[in-house]
Amino acid sequence: MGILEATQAVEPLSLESAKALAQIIERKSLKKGQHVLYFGEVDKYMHFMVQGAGRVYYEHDGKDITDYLALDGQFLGGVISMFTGKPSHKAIEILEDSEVESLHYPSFERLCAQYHDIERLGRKMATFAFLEAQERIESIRFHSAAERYAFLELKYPGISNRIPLKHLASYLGTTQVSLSRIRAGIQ
Amino acid sequence: MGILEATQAVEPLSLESAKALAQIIERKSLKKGQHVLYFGEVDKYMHFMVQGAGRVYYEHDGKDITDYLALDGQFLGGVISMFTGKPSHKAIEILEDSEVESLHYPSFERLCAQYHDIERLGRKMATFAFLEAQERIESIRFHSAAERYAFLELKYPGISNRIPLKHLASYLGTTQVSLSRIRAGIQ
DNA sequence: CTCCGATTTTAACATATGTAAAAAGCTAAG
DNA sequence: CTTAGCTTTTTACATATGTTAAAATCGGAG
Repeated sequence: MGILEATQAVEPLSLESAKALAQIIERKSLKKGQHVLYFGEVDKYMHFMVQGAGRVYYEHDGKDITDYLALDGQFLGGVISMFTGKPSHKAIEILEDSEVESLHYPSFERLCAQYHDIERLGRKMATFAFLEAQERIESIRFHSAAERYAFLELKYPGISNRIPLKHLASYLGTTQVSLSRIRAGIQ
Repeated sequence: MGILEATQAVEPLSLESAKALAQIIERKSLKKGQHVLYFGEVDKYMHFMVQGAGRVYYEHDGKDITDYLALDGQFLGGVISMFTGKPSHKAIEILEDSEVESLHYPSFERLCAQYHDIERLGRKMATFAFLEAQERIESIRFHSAAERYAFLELKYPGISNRIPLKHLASYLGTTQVSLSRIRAGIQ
């Protein structure tokens, strides 16, 4: 499943709009370890992980922190840079050999102005992104790292076999040692 | 400043659209202690604090947690219920005698379909809301309660004289005792 | 298969933050 | 002015989580 299919589920587009949208989407095969975005670059694309795994990360106090994880069929973003046009302090790394689609955001904004139904799609997607961010805030504020780990495994079965522990730990806002304790059930 | 002025800064509207938008906004004077939204209600409005103070809060493990604070000239929301149409597990309380404006969301969606520029306004506002949520996530993940308190005082000078400490504490994700320690500078 | 490097787990310790409860400080009504 | 009730601060203690470092385990290259 690619961006077009994912967005059609949010807001069905006219044939003309869908065609125009398809023209600003690129697809690439990427190898483990490659980067979709480096620190300091302006992100001009909204990325989508068709098949594989990737992460958004940054440095904080000299530590590598995973901000976001995306597996098969998910958007790989949440990157402020794309909306603000400012250089990103986050980078995007591919964690497995993957298929990735990228939607050119400035072109998308042009299409928004041109087609009302694409503008609506944009509004709905931004709304969904906001709701997801709200849920994440609540999850951070009210659930322990142990609960969030359990939830992650539930939502993405087998994720801990695909993603190194250190990335899971920093994503969950804890340390590798604590996550190891959690897994051991010592609490 | 009301909703119309605040939104015109985000996306200037045609006269006709602005007029249509104005017709779905209500203004009310509310007293300290009153509620704009109760637990279990579906929130049909996007609220805006023209003058005064209010908070979004909920119960968690039997405790009253402030989720969001709004002072003069800010939106008073972030309430998922409005977007999903589901009953809210959050409530909205007025903390000082206030002037509040409320935009009827179902009507707003109707106007979005009718006027392309209102749809664009909706998209931009959702995008801003998402960016703000992202910033909040980073603030929670990477700054101590002490730093967040300092930042809050910086952003809203004098807020600690307007809002009871217990609300500030739960908003910052800490306890009244810890916040008291922070203020005393003991760390 | 064997070895080396990377990942994960375990251990020992330090520390920040929560809990509960008492003390101190404010504010408003009589 | 005095009291009552609420808010804020302080104290003492328990505990969860981070830090550092070492041990164990895993996985791929040769």
